[in-house]
Amino acid sequence: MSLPHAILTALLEKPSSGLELTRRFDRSIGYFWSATHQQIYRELGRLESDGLIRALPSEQPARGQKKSYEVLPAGRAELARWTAARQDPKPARDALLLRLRAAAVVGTDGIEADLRRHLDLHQRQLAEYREIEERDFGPDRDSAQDRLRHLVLRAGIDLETFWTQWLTHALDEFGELPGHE
Amino acid sequence: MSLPHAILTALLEKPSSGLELTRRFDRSIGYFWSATHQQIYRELGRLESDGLIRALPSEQPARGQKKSYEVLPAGRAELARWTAARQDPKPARDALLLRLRAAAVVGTDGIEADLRRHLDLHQRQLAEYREIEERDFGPDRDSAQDRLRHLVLRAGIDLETFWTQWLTHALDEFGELPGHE
DNA sequence: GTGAACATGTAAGTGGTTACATGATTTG
DNA sequence: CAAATCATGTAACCACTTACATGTTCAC
Repeated sequence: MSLPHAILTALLEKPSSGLELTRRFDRSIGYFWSATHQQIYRELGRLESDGLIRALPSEQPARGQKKSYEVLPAGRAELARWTAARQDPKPARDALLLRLRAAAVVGTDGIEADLRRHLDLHQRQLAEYREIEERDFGPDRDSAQDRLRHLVLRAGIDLETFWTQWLTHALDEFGELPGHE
Repeated sequence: MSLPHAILTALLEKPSSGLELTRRFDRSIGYFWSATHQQIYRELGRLESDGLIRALPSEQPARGQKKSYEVLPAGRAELARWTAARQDPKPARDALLLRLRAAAVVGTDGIEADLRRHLDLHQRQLAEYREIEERDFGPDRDSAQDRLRHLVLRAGIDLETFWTQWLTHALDEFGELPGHE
């Protein structure tokens, strides 16, 4: 039950239309909570009928016409409630680690190329995060808002750093495995 | 589409009944691919009707009666195919980071306690992984299978290490935030 | 023989994915 | 005016979650 809260957060940062939200879910917010435009439109409809957001006036609500939304007080209250609420971490699901465990049983043929590809993807993501960090967060002390957002970005950077290091180590290990080459 | 492959892997490691699989998905395999017993029974049914596994003979198939399964050659082939196949990483979804981003907008009231709780959970998980490492993987060189499994465990250890460090850093940051105490 | 634990399931609901539909606006 | 792009949706499907149902075995 996090997508509505992701949308509320995005709308509080800046009132937007469905497509604008979709774009922001392709970078920024989407780095840790992805969503497609179909999900977003469905959820915008629910949030509106629940009275948590409303369409900005002076926009005609028609198909093909841009429709922007803003958060109502009830929406902000719900987001604050959810943010403070105790929530258990949801159980892990990582297909790459599962594949490696499977490879221990059925053999490693073919998996190495995909590990290299994943390494490349994580290196690119890491570079992107670092650019954002340089651009948006200087060495000088920022506002409380900025410090929290920097903290989130740091998690992204450290996670991608972990993956690049682990994948590099894994590929090293493959090089030493019997039957290699 | 990874649950069937997680089950095939588990069954290749050791033929098991549904409940035994459920137990193994609560530790071991479940550390990176969780599943409930409802999911497992449904998937066992599918895998059997697809001809990838079969119920071990000499077991009467009745409700309340234990029913063990083993992997058929077609199942092993499918697992090998899936393991080697190119697969894109699925988009990230991390509620805790989302909550922190929301907290940057609606305020940090109440979230700190849950961060401490998460830190504790990750520290416990890290300790558990380290115990497993000490117990199952010695300093001497292991078999190729063991080295792959150790690699997977290492990912778990490093991930939990990341989270404990990041959460510690986050809580430090909270202590310095204006309006704290 | 009753209760606890073992063991296998069914059913309903939710959230996410994929494929498709449709109108409006801009550009050549 | 045709094509591309912008913008908002609908529908079907699939995986996962939560709650419930039912039979078996074992310990007391």
